[in-house]
Amino acid sequence: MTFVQSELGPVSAMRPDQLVSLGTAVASVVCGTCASRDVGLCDALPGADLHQLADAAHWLSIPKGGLLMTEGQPSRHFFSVNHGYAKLYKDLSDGRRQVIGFVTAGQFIGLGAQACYSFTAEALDEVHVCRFEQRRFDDLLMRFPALEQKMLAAACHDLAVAQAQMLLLGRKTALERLASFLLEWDDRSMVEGAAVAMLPMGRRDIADYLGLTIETVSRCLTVLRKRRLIKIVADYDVVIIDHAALRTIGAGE
Amino acid sequence: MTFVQSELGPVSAMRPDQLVSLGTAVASVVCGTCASRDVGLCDALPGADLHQLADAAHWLSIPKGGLLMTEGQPSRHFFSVNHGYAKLYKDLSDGRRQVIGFVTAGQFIGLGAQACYSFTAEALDEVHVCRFEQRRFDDLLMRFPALEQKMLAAACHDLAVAQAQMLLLGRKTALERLASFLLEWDDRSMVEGAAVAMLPMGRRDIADYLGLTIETVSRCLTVLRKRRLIKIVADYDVVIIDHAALRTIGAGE
DNA sequence: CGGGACTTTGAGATCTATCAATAGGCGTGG
DNA sequence: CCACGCCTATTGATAGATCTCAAAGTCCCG
Repeated sequence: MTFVQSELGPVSAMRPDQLVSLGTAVASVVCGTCASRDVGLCDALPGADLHQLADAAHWLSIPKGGLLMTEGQPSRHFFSVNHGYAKLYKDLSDGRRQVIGFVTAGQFIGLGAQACYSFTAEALDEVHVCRFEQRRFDDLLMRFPALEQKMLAAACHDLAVAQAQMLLLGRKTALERLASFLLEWDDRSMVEGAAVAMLPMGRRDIADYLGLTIETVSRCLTVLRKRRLIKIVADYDVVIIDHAALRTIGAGE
Repeated sequence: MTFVQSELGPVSAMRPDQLVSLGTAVASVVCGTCASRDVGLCDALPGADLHQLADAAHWLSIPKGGLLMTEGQPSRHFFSVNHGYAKLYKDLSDGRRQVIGFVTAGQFIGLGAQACYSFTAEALDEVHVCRFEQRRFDDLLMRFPALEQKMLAAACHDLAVAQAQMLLLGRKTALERLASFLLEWDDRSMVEGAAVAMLPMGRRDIADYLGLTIETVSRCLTVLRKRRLIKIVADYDVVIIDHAALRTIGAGE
């Protein structure tokens, strides 16, 4: 495993202690403290083969706002996220933007990329990833069927999620979209043991994800709040009071 | 390979001559005349291994309007389309529908399905498929890495298409959606060597695919026609006169 | 020739976007 | 410590794109 400072981020994005302790680290040292060892790529391989994965990986820290990849650029890397949140989005030339997903620890970015990346990936907070050269990762896929199975499962999951989002974008009302969105993040936060839905993004990103404007997002949150279905603790923290009602709305009934 | 009459279709959906000639066929006979031998599943395996695929496959003919799978039903099968068009869609309880895709020869339906199908698949015309028991197909995936690679590539392709559609549904205007849609089908028809974009679906399905109403679809087609960018030969046949202009509109400029 | 399904066209209603102003939070610098 | 500016979120008023409802036209097929 090699350590590479993000080309995009300031040096301050990586804490000095990390640099020191990891300078000449072997896989066991870094992977041993990696938050996504049990959920990400590494989960697919037995311990004995793990070092082959680690050998091909470059460990990267991307600061908040940094880009992992840019839509239209030649695709050379594949990423496995270990920490933090990233948003994936596509832009139209006049500035309209569609966020196509948010990824976090255990998820992948750039799977099955064509010659060029088809979307941009931007860090919402400090993001840690393992970066692989595409060719080298393809070699690994060839050599380890378990890895390929993991990638297939991940791609199928992402596809199902994308299809659910198509239903949301094509047919749900603004309020229904918001309800669905909050439930999604309530689930995600639940996994992390939180009692509140912690949103790693602001209203602009929510709007771009739901195909709405920030004003409409704000108005719908107000409606849900006034109906006492949610409680807005802070801009980024929402408590869901009535899950059932929210589910009913989100399902479009 | 086993021949199974679709449970959903009338007997008339399968022509008698097919039934006769295929009743006790071996793989070479059926696959030898299969339109998608070079583009679908079979393309992934060398000829020597093809019979293993054929042994696991049930050949099915589904009549127009017949269902291959229903959203919410336990998922037991995986399909490889050999002929015809099918639409995939998700419904909300009040009747709103989102078509999430159209599949034809060489494409797959039901990949990576969870316990239940996450969408319904309906034949737009007479559809021919190879149907596989899920478990048996999983076994094949294990045994043939080339098959798994093919599935991964297919899933990644579908994912990229879905993400492009999310941009369309979330951010494009009705006219932009129509322009994108027509170009998509112009490409598809081009592959088949046609000079016109041949649409295998009516206005209702177009509307449900683009997140619009049939009236809006109709009005936008009229606008494009009056601008002389397209020529509507028949309800299902559209000639694109000005590709460049349509591309400009579809790209959202 | 007639019936039914689908498409097109029109008029008005509705939802969301746009434009505009206010409010709140946060870091910086005086 | 407070004032200021900046950025984001909220709220209000209006505009506009698309939907809804309604009717007429078209095509296919019996």
